[in-house]
Amino acid sequence: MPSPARGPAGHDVREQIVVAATEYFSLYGYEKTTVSDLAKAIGFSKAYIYKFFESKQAIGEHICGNCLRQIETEVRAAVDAAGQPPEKLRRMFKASVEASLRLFFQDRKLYDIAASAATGRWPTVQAYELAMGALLQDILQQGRKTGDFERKTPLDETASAIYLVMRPYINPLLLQHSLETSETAPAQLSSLVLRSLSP
Amino acid sequence: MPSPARGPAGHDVREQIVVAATEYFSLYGYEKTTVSDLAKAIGFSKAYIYKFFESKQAIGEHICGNCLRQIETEVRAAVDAAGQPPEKLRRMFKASVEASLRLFFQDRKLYDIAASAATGRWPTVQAYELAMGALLQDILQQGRKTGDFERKTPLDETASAIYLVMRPYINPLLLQHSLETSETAPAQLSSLVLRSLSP
DNA sequence: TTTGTGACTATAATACATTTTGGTCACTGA
DNA sequence: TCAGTGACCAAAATGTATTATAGTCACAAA
Repeated sequence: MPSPARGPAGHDVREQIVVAATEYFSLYGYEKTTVSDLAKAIGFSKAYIYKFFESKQAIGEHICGNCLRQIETEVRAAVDAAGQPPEKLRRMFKASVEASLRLFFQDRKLYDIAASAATGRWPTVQAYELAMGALLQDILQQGRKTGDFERKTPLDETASAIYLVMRPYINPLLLQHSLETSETAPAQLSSLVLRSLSP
Repeated sequence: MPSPARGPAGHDVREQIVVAATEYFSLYGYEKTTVSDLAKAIGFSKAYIYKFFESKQAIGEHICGNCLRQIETEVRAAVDAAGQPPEKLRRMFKASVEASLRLFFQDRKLYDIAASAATGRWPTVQAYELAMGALLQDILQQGRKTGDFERKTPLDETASAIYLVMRPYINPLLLQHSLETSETAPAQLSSLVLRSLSP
């Protein structure tokens, strides 16, 4: 699940790098921390870092992936906690916006990595978007089974259209342009989407 | 509707400035053209420009406003050409995306002005967004009258929710992040919105 | 008065020399 | 063989001196 293990195994150096990077990136930002900083922090030489990650960006992608996976977990939890599919959909929207917003305001430095990851189309963000899309499709399928949602429109089409609606709030890069409406949008849009799903 | 006339009237110097600026901005971009360039182009001194516009940005806003108003006109025409409200809504979405996309690909330099206008929240963009919002509300109201659209949900709420759906494709700043989906999104989202509006 | 300007300033853009930094590799000690 | 590194390079970042530009104003010609 973590990126393909690389470099000397045995020791937990790779893990140490990730820990140090998380701290430094979150504290000083991605640009401001140098690979040498990370090396010094864990007491190895800079060159050794490259036995574990093929580039600085790879480190960034990794911890960015952690962030996004954490958000994903939170969202999944919120969805699972809800009973009916309509409520699940509401929660999914609300939870993902809240989680991204929290990252944005409380861990701005890390957020910036996610944002630039989205600009650069790092695989991590694609994976995140894919995962959210799959989650959405699950909810829709459940809703169709329970009879909460209409069944005429092809599932794929519904799912991708709804995803397009959510994307500006789910994608880290886009969220920053929707901050003003991020308070009310999830509720409003959820209602709209649910109306469109009514049988 | 043009910005409050300023400076010596009578002659059409103001108009000349606008014409020159449109050409230069479109050709070399906003940053690369200097106020002196514009002055030279119309055969006056740089200082004289400032009798008509209070800043370079004001000139930018003006011609950006022209662009957006032109898009708005196109969209209105497309909407008027359609018969039923549902078709009007489809056309509105389609036309505005097409117009913005054309600006983006065929007049990139001018597009960039609109994009930075959106970042800087120039009044021009706000006006454009307001106009599109009003147009949308018109369509909804018509649709309610004809019985094409449901009437339970408050009009304001429906309008603002739908606007949130369209915004990523209508707002110049956001459009560039949705280029990949800009081909299919209008149709998909229109369908979703129309489903949500069904009585 | 009205139309128009050259000369001036503070700030932003540019250009360039200098230093940092990401990344590689031959090499060492165990 | 394998964990680990110093020395090295090209490219990017940074500091700095210089120029260009947005914007102002007192003033001139009509």
